[in-house]
Amino acid sequence: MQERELLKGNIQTLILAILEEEPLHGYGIARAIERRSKAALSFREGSIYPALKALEREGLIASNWETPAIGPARKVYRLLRKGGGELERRKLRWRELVDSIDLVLGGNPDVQPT
Amino acid sequence: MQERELLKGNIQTLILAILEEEPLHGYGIARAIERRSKAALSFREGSIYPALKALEREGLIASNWETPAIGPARKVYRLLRKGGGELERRKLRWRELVDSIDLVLGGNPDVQPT
DNA sequence: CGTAAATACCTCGTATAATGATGTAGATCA
DNA sequence: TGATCTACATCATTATACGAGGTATTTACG
Repeated sequence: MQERELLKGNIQTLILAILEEEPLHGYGIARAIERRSKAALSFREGSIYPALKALEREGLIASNWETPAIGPARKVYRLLRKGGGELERRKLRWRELVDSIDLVLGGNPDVQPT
Repeated sequence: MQERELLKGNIQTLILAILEEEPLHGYGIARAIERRSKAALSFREGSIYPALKALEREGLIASNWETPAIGPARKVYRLLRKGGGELERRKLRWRELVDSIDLVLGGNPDVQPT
């Protein structure tokens, strides 16, 4: 139940990280996240597309339609400079959060409360 | 905005980790998390008390009232055996999630999508 | 040829969970 | 006296991912 809650707040950062590598469309981003995480992470369309819209609204990514000779049309997103900076900040914050949580989970008793 | 979202799903695990050390009351747990995380993490009452109720409902922790000679009454929670096992499982899942996210954030391009 | 599956887009209602606001009350201290 | 800290509690709000539903094209299978 709380399994998926752990991912909250991370999908945008993950998308930015994928787009850092190369421009890609929504469906492809979802596949890329699965592939890179060795299938441990998986986002549905209901999560990916709203997240992409939000990122574009914030000016972190931009998109253009591509109509390949074969296959359906794709909306290809690319990372903007502003998005690159934001990605670095979010990576840093994520790292700090993990460290903080590990401090608590690790458990070192020192001072007494009250 | 998405800052606090990153903590979702973790408060219960953090509480269990605190109680693994020693029985403690809600207010003290909040202080202990702050202290252990070097003030990086901080949960308000509105988060702590509902989380404690949920953990007790699930049979992971138990409580009893203490009325010290000085100061207001406290509801002291202690970790049950079932809670100890659950803590280990959640620590493991957290570790796996962090590793998975790091795989994506780290970024290693190999195969091409589509 | 028909149809299932995969690719590819999109929206909306629902569920979950942390927060902030609000409230009570005793203890301490200036 | 009143501010601050301890200590409990509830509730409406907000944020976010998900599932379900829908459209359309292409490819593969029988």
